[in-house]
Amino acid sequence: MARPRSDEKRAAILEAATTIIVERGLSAPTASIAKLAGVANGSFFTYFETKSDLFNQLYLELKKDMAAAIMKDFPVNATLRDQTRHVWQAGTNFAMASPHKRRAMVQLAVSDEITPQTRAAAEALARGFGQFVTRLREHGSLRNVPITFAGSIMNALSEATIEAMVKDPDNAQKHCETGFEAFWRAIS
Amino acid sequence: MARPRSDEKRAAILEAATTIIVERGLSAPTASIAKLAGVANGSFFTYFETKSDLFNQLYLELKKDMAAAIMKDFPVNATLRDQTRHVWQAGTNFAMASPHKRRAMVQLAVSDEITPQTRAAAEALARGFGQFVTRLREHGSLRNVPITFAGSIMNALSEATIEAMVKDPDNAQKHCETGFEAFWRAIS
Amino acid sequence: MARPRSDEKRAAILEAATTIIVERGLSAPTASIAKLAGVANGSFFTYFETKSDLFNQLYLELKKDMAAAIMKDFPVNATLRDQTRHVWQAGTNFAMASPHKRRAMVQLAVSDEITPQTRAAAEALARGFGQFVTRLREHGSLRNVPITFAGSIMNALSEATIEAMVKDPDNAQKHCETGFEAFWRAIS
Amino acid sequence: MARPRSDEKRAAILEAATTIIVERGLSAPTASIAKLAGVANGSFFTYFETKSDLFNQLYLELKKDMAAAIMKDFPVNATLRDQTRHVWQAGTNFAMASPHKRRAMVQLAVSDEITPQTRAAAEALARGFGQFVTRLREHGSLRNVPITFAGSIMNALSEATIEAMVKDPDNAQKHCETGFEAFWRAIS
DNA sequence: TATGAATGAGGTTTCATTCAT
DNA sequence: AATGAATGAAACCTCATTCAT
Repeated sequence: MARPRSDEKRAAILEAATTIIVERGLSAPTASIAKLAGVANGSFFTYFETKSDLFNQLYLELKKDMAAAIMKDFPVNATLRDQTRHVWQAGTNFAMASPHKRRAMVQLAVSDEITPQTRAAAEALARGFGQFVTRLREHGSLRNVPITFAGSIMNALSEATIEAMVKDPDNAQKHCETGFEAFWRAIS
Repeated sequence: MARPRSDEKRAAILEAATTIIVERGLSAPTASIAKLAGVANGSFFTYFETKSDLFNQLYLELKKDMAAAIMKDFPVNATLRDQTRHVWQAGTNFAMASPHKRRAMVQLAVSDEITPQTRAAAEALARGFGQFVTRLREHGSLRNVPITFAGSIMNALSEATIEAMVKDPDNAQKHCETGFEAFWRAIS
Repeated sequence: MARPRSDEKRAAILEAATTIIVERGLSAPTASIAKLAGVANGSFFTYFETKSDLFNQLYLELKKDMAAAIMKDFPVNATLRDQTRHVWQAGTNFAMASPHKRRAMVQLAVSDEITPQTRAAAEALARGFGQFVTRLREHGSLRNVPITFAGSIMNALSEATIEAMVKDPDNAQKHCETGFEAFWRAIS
Repeated sequence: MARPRSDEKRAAILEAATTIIVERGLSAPTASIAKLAGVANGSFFTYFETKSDLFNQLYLELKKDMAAAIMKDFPVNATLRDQTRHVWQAGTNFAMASPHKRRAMVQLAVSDEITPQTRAAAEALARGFGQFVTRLREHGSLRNVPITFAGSIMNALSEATIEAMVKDPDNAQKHCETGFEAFWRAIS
């Protein structure tokens, strides 16, 4: 019967946090996040129990964002190479389009604020890709290697690729291709 | 602010910092570092002007450590593949032998405490490898790509490899090989 | 700020406050009181202007409760000793039956939340005993002493008595007698 | 070799706390205590781990003060009545001379900040009176009653007495006598 | 009127850095 | 140079109170 909790405000805080994290690090005051989000200092805690809680929720949200971007228009019936190509392209596109989100994700990922539960939930998002992951695993050199290794390699290589794309945006697409080819060879 | 007498204390602080960073993050109090190093609270600032200063010096020191480990017994006259092989093996050996150092390096690398100057100095260490880097650049797919991209790819792949080795130490050597083969294919 | 409709809610808040004060002290949040009373956060302030206001009203209410308990069946025509005896017994009975109320009263009494007006109103309740107080004052050693001193002595001794009764409930009635005899001797 | 911790500062903080507690209650900010003590905000925590810690130490200190005042010139060889008389007089004198200390003690005693350990330590101070307590217990009506009851009665009556003395200082000594006589009769 | 979200002042405690010894 | 007490600026979070619904 009272004013309902506002999804917009929650979103505003999350977005403000993304920006602040990139620009001032995880140790930036909650007050700065609240201010940028346009809410009162204390309202932060109406939407997130603690600062840590915000970090965890934000991390998941960002991961979901990216997963959604990658799943969009996923070519279900294409060859494994083309599917991988799509994932690679969509992933790098996302990172180029939302550089703040990507950098915040990295900051959060290496911090000790993210709980094992949150990390598990983030990994679980990969299940959305269904068969793709399974097929990729059975491909070439990944066959005899733990899944996480495969994931890490892909992640690591695409990180490097994105880094190159960001630093040299004029040749972004070229770097994207090069990166993909390197990755594809790596896992062949 | 005269030159402090004891190099041992400086080293003790650096080592303590490495441990503390891994166990409690970059936001751990300087006092905790001093305590672990066995020096007084205030002595920290006799050896390092600020906390940030310590971080930067430590980062460089760690990078130097690793560079030295890699350069040790470098096969000057071997084939490029064997040289690369040596670098790969020495790098992963170092990481396995000094897990604290590696993790601290990662923490520091992603933080915003490390200045561009420090990062530049760290990259400059690669020059110690002289011709090796040059030859690697001219090899295969790396020919048309910025050096940093090559470095990133190597770094990224070896990170992933080390991660796998650490998580599954029984098959460490196998993961090391697999990682190297993947890398070599990637840059071919 | 019109007269609120529900007396039940007011009573619920007062009762909840009594419990909360005993269990968590005067600094417990108003929200905790509201919650225990089963009303919303903000409704607290429909019934009481401020937290202090609640404390003052509660204090008076508790004093009234106790006064009522003591006046019940007061032996109007008995000897002074028997009347005193009745007051003593009824007072300790009340405290034993409503330990929360007694403890909340103590907490409130020593706090600086209770205004002089409230304290005066509480003292005024004694007037309900009419002649009894007058007669008591003229008795024995109290003759040459300010009334408040007499009241304090009685209060102090009965506090001590109740404390003993609460701590050792098996011998409660015995402690009650002993306390009364001590009191009676004290004022003789 | 560094600046030693200063007993004066500790004492200054304790004294400031006494004043602040009386004037603004236990919920007064630690900053206000530090300010009145003439030390920096943070120095408070060099001398006391937490606010609660201060409260507990202060409580004990005050109790010790009073115990010392009462033990001073205690007539070891006097009659029980004269010894009691001495205790009564010294106690009320102390309260009259240090009203702040007394009021702070009361505030602390009823608060839930004082731990059972501290309360126990405070009670243990009574042991300093050696035989006196034992003899008092064996006297008159206290014989068949728990010690704590005897203590409470004395405490309660002297509280009431002091209250009267404070409110009417011109007749302080008279109230003191009256109170003592009432007490003596009560325990006879 | 009842609700509970919104507000923002304020509190305790931490900690990088300085400074007396 | 070494020590550790002193400093005071923040930081996170709480909570009385207000206000939109």
